[in-house]
Amino acid sequence: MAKDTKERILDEALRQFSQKGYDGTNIRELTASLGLVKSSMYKHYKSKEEIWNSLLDRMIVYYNERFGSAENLPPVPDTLDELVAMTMRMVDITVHDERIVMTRKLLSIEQYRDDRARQLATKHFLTGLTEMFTYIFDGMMNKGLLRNDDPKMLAFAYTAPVSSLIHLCDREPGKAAEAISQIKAFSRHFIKTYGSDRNE
Amino acid sequence: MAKDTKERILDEALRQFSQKGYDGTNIRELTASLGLVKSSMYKHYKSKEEIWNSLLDRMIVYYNERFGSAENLPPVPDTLDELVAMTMRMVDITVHDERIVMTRKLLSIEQYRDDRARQLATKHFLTGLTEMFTYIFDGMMNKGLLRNDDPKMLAFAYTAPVSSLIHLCDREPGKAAEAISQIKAFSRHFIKTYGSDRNE
DNA sequence: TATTATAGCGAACGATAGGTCACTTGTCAA
DNA sequence: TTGACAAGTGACCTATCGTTCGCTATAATA
Repeated sequence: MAKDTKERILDEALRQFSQKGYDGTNIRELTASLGLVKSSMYKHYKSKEEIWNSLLDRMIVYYNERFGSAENLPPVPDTLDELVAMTMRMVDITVHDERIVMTRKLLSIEQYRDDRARQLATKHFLTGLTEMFTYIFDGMMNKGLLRNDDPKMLAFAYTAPVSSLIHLCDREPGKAAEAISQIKAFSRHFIKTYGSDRNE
Repeated sequence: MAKDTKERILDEALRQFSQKGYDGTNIRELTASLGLVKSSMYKHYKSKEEIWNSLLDRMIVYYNERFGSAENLPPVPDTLDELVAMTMRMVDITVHDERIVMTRKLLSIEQYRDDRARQLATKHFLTGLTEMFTYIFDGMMNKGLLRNDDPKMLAFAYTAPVSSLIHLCDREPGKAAEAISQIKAFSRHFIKTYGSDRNE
């Protein structure tokens, strides 16, 4: 039971931190959302800051489990259309998985206050995706699906616009549907531009 | 003199809000940085929240003065190299102008807490740049510099990666030089990809 | 010169924050 | 059955927050 509450505190902290920021969140409200009084929290964490650090620890573990190992890399698509489809599957997950959305919001909010948040933000928002698609595009070039080019540059040119629209979804959920269809349009435009000639 | 202090309070508020967020900033420190005691602030603003709102007001005015009117649009480049050069000039300004940097940081931090900050964030980070380069690319297509394509799509494909590297500069100033050279590499890659054939 | 508004000051206010502590309850092992 | 420990409670502490108020000094106005 103890561990359960400890995890639930982290879950609720992620929720409230991602809405109101670390400074804007107070322990009384946080614990009240879990049906506890604030002093109970100190049975599990010795301070508010320890919640924050544990939350970052968990985020790092979660990220590494999900994207850290080479085995978790997605399969290299066999067609250009499959690249679009795979992209849209990934976007759907990342935009609708509440925990992932809250994580992005939290990193946006706290990236200038906490050094580990800063590093995680760069990984989540930029380098992580670029590395993944560098691998994918390299594979697709070897398969003759994409014209020969710098796979890293292409990965960056592909993921950065997608990422910026994902941020838009986070910021303005009402525009999510439109943003997602923009991502699809962009992805199709991308394969039209960079797709190998023999596939046209 | 009154108006001077009133402006200086906004300047310092921008500085501290952009580092520590609205909730993380307290009036005592803010006014102390100006050589005042906290109670003096209330001669100029009736509350902390009024500082926040006035700051947003000023940001909106500033943005509209700078990017709002069609007259302020940059001239359409006459060569592809000139597009790269113009981009780098704009990047240099936006990355090194302290006020602009602080404004971006502030919007990143507060975009999920305040509705006007949310709207401004979308404008600053996405739609503003896209609109500007839609105009530029449309002009360049008419001049035969860029191959015929959807100028809006190209503008998005161009500005989003640049924008993501500008965010990187904000987040990790130590990597700014590298990020800026990446922008240049990306810009060159872009004109190689989309430049009209007759210019190669 | 007399008056008045302005800008700054220092003391104090109530509210709320994070955190501590003695105490109770329930569970499980010895 | 008993003892120990984990988990939760409520009262309380101190610090700090935003804010108010009465006072003073200055400078412009009448």
